[in-house]
Amino acid sequence: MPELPEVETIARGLAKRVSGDVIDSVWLGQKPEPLKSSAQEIAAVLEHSLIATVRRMGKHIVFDLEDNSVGPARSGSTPIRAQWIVHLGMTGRLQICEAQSEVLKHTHAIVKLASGRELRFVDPRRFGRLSVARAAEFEAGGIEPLEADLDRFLVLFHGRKTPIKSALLNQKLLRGVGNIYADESLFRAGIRPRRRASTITRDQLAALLASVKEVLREAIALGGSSISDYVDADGEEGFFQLQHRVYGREGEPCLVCKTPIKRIVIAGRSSHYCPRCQK
DNA sequence: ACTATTTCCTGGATGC
DNA sequence: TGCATCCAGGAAATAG
Repeated sequence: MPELPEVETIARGLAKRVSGDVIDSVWLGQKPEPLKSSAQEIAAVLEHSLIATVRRMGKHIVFDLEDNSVGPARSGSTPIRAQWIVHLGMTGRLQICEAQSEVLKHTHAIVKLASGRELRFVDPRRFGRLSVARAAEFEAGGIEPLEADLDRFLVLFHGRKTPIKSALLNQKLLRGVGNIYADESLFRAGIRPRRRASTITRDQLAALLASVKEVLREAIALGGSSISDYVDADGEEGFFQLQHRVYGREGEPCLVCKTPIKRIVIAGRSSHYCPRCQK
């Protein structure tokens, strides 16, 4: 499940491979579900655009596009800028392959590149989303955790009665943290996932911010090496190997105190914690 | 203005 | 072996 570190890794891989390439044409599947913008709008924005850069915003992959349809640099003209935004959801993948490669099941979009390759969006569960933004810069919501300072972090939770776990997952507050990294961060900070956000002390929140950054940085470092080829061909090959300390370890001994890890459900999400280490 | 719950979707795991 | 059921999860929609 791609969260911030996976999306970061994927965006870097894409940037390396497709920056500078030009989109010749776009095919979009008949199922409209994965499209946030209309198919016509997406095609209109993408076709004949040059991919300037690819970057991550929260859990979104953003392709920065420049208008290439007028041909080589007319002097004095400013390139029209737009963005193609991809959210991978749970099972979405962006695949770079040769045009003759077999089209996998659940392929919802095929972008033909001037280099002869294709960029394909494959997503069995269809939680992923494709959209475009013109003129205005795509707005992703909350703050980037890796760029947050303590003051901006504290404000997010001020007066919130919701469990801290839910607040961490709220993309309008903090963008990019998903279920796995929320649990792992809370464990490292010694905070129970059900604690009401507003009841957590400044010191504890400082520890939490440090934990969030630490976990994300570790995962990016590890993920970078293990899924660097994720966007190629069939990709997948088992996500990052960040060793989870609580996530998915229900009933197993806490790595610190040996107490069995508990699993509870918060807002429909399974949440794992050590009842002894986390208060 | 918030917060909690439901919904979308399919493949893989589980159970009888 | 086959079939039904449950579960995973991000974020939008809905309900309270």
